[in-house]
Amino acid sequence: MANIKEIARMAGVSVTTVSRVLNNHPYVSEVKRTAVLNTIEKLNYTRNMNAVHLITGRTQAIAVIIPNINLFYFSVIIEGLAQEALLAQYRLILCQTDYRHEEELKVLEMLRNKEIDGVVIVSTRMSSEVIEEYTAYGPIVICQDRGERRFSSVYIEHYSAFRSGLQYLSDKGYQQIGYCEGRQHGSSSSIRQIAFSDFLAATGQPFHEEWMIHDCMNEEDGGRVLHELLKMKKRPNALIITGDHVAAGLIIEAWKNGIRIPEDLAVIGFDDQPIGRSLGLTTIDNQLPEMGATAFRIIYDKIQNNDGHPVHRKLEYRIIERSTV
Amino acid sequence: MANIKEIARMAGVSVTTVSRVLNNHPYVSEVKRTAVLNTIEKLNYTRNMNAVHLITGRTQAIAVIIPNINLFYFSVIIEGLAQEALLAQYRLILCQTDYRHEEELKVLEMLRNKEIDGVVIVSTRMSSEVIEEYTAYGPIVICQDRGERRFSSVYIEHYSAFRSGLQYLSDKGYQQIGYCEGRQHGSSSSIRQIAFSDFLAATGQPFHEEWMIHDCMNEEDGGRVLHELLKMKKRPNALIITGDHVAAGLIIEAWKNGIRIPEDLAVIGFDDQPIGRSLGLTTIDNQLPEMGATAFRIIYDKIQNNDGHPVHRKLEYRIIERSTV
DNA sequence: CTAATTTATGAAATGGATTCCATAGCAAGC
DNA sequence: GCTTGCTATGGAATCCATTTCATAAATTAG
Repeated sequence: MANIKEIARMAGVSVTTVSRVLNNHPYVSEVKRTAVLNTIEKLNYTRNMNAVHLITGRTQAIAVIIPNINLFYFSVIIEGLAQEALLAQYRLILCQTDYRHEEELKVLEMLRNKEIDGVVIVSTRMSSEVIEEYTAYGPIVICQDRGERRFSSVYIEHYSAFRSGLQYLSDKGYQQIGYCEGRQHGSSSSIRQIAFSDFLAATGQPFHEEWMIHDCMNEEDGGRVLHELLKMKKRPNALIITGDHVAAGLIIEAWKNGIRIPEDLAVIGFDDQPIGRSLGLTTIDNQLPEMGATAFRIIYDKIQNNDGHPVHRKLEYRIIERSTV
Repeated sequence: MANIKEIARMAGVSVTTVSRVLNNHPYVSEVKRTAVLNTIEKLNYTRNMNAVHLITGRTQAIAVIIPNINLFYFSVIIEGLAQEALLAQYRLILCQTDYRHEEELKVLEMLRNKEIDGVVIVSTRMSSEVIEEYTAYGPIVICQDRGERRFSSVYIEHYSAFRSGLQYLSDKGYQQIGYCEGRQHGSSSSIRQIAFSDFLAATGQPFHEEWMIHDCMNEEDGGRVLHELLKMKKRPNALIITGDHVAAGLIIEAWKNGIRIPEDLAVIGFDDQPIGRSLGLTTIDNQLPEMGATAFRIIYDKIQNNDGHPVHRKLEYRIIERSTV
């Protein structure tokens, strides 16, 4: 396959001139420019981008650390991110890590290796210390609400969002509130757990261990939750559920079992997913696509300006009132 | 930042020896190996992968052309693909193209540029001719059922799958069958449209233009479809719907409007999505994760064996009987 | 004890572009 | 007429690791 040297030889110019043409640099006469262009055409030449990456030290690619793509929460973030990346002509390297530490580390190593220009961490179990180590090698943005200021982040305040969901239920008169969450030990889960018990304490309600239900990831889990509720002696009259998919599964199962919503059981979800819209689910919108887009913009900015200072962007949540509360 | 030369100098060996250590090649004495390893540690050295990519001509990365990540159909394929890629230690470059021709082409150009070792095309509007041109530069696999044999593919026979769905409805006694599809001009849509009219012709049923409903992508579209049906003078008593999400939206809206399923309206979906499981939706499973995984395996195989011959893998669909038919 | 392997090591070529630096022609300014 | 500045052009260094080839020492085979 042809290279720049051969083009230069055939067009009767120096490699420098070919490079100038390739990169639209000034100071090339029209005659030589067309000569080069013709030769490129004739030899069906393209740049070997690996050589470009080597010499420039940039790859126009960023990696995304994500446990699993096929979860609405994540795929929406990615979608927003991908859109921005496309606009900026950046490549997106998708690293589905399933929270495995070695895999997550490997991605950060890519930054050190110069394979990528930056990293967006959508969700991880890595400690802040580990991540911080790698900030020396390039920009890193995390989409989690750690109290952390050592590296850049985009986040919604889970504590506050969750609390306002609880407050909303409370204002509507629901006093027995249960909580369904995703991964029990996720970083945002623990924040919400605190928000939950703080709220109970503040409003003088007792804490029922069994009203806090873990590992609800999809519609089927939501259905399972309903049956767990039905088995309880004392049942909550409202549920706050992280993830509209889960809420949807629960609502459907409720319909099947003659449980009226919201009369027998009020439900508020998170994330404003399409299925929730169909069901008239009241939910808290977390602006997920915006989250991905913002994460990319931060990274991009840092790459352009070679700026190492951490940046933090808080996104606003909002309650979308529909008919399940 | 340190490079291999510096390591060599400090460890008192040649660069060749350092490279040998780095790549676990034989014929390095234990003494020198540890000297090199220590120096690497001391200087906090890592390879510049761009140099590796340049000299080896491989990047251990493949690109995926996909219109949109945030569609269940696509994200499930990607998930299967990503899992296999992880196992093989391959990077996945996600290219959300939104069917834009320039973007799709750009990805194929990456293959020519040697930025990637192969391409998986999940869905595209590019012509087979354009794609074929690029097979010269590396392995390409397409996840569509074109009648095309010039480049590799993984596919389910949409014609046959769709027809067996219709047959299933027909066997259950439904004679007025309507059809909801996604993009009207998608490659699989046109195959299904033919299957649909072939089936009507074969069973001597008339073709109702209005029973063929286009552009159904999500739950809300499904809801909209129900209302369209309600407005019709003569209604179908069964629907075949490409995509369980759409079917779900329709079913939910049917419940709200007192339409009994399947008594008033039978529904069969496609893709076996979680929401369908909750609703008891009868559906045709298209083995999407397997599709992604297989696509990767084909590419991987071709990269390893430098094999340019097109390979074709047909995946089997199956009907999952639940309670909406 | 010699011939054939095997082990160990390094010099140099290779992959393919970008960019700094040097040089030269030519026009404008004073 | 002389300096300054702009346009054009190319040589050579640079980015960094892999791999081929050559050579030498140490074993093993016969």
